[in-house]
Amino acid sequence: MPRAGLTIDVVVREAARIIDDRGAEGLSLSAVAESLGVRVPSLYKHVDGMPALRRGAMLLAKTGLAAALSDAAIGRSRDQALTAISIAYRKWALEHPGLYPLSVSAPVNGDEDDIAASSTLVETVFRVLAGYGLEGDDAVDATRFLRAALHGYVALETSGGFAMPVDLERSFLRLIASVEAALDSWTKS
Amino acid sequence: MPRAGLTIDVVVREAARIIDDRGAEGLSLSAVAESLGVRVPSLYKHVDGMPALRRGAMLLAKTGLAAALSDAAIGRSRDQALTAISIAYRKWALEHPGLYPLSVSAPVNGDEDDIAASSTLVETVFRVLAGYGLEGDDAVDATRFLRAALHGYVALETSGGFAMPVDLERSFLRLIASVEAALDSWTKS
DNA sequence: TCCATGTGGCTAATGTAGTTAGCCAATGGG
DNA sequence: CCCATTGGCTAACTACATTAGCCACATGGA
Repeated sequence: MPRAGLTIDVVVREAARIIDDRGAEGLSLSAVAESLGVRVPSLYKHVDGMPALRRGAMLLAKTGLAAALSDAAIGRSRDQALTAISIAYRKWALEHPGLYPLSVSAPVNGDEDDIAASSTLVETVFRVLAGYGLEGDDAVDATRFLRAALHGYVALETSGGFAMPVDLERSFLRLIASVEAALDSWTKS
Repeated sequence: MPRAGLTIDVVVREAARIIDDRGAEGLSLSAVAESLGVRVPSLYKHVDGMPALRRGAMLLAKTGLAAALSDAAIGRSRDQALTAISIAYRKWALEHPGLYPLSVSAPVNGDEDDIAASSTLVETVFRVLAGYGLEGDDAVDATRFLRAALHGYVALETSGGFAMPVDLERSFLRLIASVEAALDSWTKS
């Protein structure tokens, strides 16, 4: 039996690919094993079963989305930064329709990697809002508003929740504009 | 063997209860059968397996949420109506943390009941926005904005995505206020 | 060069969940 | 009262995750 050259990275990345292809429900050890040309039990030499596979994919989702956002924010501030990260957020989600939902799962208590990845993600959004001069509870409220708008839109869009035949791009740009207007006058509301 | 007096309604309602108790992952035929004091295969006399069970719960979610919203909108218009349905939306979702996610699933092509339930839900939101004098594409964009904000907020809240120890009630009221402000000046944006 | 060792594949077996077939008792309309 | 329908059941099969334990491959030191 020649070696297949698997590593934990290869296995988890294949799992992520399958999730994006067939959705989170479509992930199974059989599917991963078949894709990698290997028998199911062999996977256990690299990952600790199904839960670990899901956790790995979830971490890929959080770090991948966070990287896309911070990349988009480079060299911009206020409305420019907000527009850039919003568009990057939606773009990443559309490119990773299966992985995306994992990126919003609450960090698991005690899982340091998960907590770190989740923090990085929220911090990126939080920092952009710092440019609006928001502090303390105002900043928290605003971050929640922005995250809600972005997550709600892409969650509905990727799950097929927007049925009307009206341009999805345009609706999203108007959403961004509305959020920006709200943030510009945030402390007054 | 005495009869247990099951009907499709009893079975589906039990499934919905389990989903709210243990989450969508916690739903199994075994769990439903045990709760109802019956063996697993007996359920097949009333429901066509697991997919039908999920579908039934999904329909309960869509109709239940829609009923809560239209009830809240009675006798109100514009900002009053919007505040009322927003609060009712969040309230229903918090009371049904397991069922709620099913309410945003895209209607299945060809499933008339599903399409009807989904339409009713969106229509309720859409009608409130009619009070703002929005028509055509403007109304679609605005509906998407409102649905995104509401869904995003409660999805993040119910999944534990808001970690900061800041009042969740207040953040939501500010979100509503921001959405209202945006809708008041929608056609200008 | 060779073999000692650890590692990465494998088969076999077990447990759980969904599903189907087919049996038999309870129910209710003539 | 009888019998057809219905709603429960057991048994058996599938698919999947998991564990135990085997053996070949690859590598590094003698």
